[in-house]
Amino acid sequence: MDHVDKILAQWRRERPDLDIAPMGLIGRLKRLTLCLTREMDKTWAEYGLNSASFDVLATLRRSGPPFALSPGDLMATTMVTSGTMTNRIDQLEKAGLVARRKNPEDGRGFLISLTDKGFAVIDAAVTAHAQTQERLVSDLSEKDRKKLDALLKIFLADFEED
Amino acid sequence: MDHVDKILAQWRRERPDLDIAPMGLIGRLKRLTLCLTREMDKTWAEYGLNSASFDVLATLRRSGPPFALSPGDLMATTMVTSGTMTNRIDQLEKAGLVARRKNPEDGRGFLISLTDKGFAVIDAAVTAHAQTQERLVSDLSEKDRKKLDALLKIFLADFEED
DNA sequence: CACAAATATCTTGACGTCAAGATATTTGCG
DNA sequence: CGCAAATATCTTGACGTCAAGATATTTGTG
Repeated sequence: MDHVDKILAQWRRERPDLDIAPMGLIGRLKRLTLCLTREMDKTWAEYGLNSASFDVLATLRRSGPPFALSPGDLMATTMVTSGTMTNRIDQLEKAGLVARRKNPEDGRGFLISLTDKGFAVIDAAVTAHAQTQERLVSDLSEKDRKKLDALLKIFLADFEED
Repeated sequence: MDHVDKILAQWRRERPDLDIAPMGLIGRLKRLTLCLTREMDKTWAEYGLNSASFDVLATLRRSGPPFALSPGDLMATTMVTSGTMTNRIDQLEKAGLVARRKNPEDGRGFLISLTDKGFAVIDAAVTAHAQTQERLVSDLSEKDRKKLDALLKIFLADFEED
């Protein structure tokens, strides 16, 4: 009888006409994600980052040399709007973690690249982040992790069709 | 090879020293939740609501008669801070969906109750919401839904210890 | 009964996000 | 070649959230 179960019991009593099984599943997904995100936030904060800035720096870092992508590439990967990405890049540029220069091959666009400082920060932060994530899943058995991951992959596939 | 797999492959190439299995699991959780939330937002918008206002109205509705709770109760259920809850209640009060009155039994506190209009709105919205949720999980087999829900419940339990 | 500590809620200021629209550049078609 | 449509990004304004601190009331202790 966890928190979500209590919510479902209330709905069953008040609105027995509703099919609330999907609500339980989605409710747990949402609540779990919130708990995990808040824990990961703490690690990012240790490096002066947050979810948004980590997201951008990590995307640049894992893209490999020359550690540079267009705002459009970053938007597609991170699922945010153009205004959001502009703001994220502005903040990171101010902090000296990325550099923004015109794309020599397309006058409409820009290239965002990691600075040396940005590279150092994200490399340290992602190391700590991976440790935090390992801790967050540590109560789950290896078998359960794999089953859960497989099911999430199936579920997510429904939303990633192009 | 979904979106998350591509991210993991990049990390493996750039940072083979990291154990990134947990990142895959958590990444899929986060991404899936974002997709689901954005779809549910559309249903809420049809009733002039959003995630925040639906959350409060639904909590009051399923609590049963007299459909009234304190801000503190609402905060505990919805996992937001006091400032956030004050703002949510302000908006709902302006819209005429809830009423805020002093708690006759505790001068420090208030009681937030559904108005008739608020009751009508949330009852219609939650019906549509349940249908949307059913649609969102409809591509998943009944068996997979149950397995996924069970695993999420185990996982979530790690974070709900008091 | 007085007063410190706990409690319940609100206020303030900063930040991240989005939708809609603006601007600049490139592409494709006649 | 010239111009409309498509593209890439930025700007603006509004909103939801949080952390930290303020205010008011109640509780517990001596």
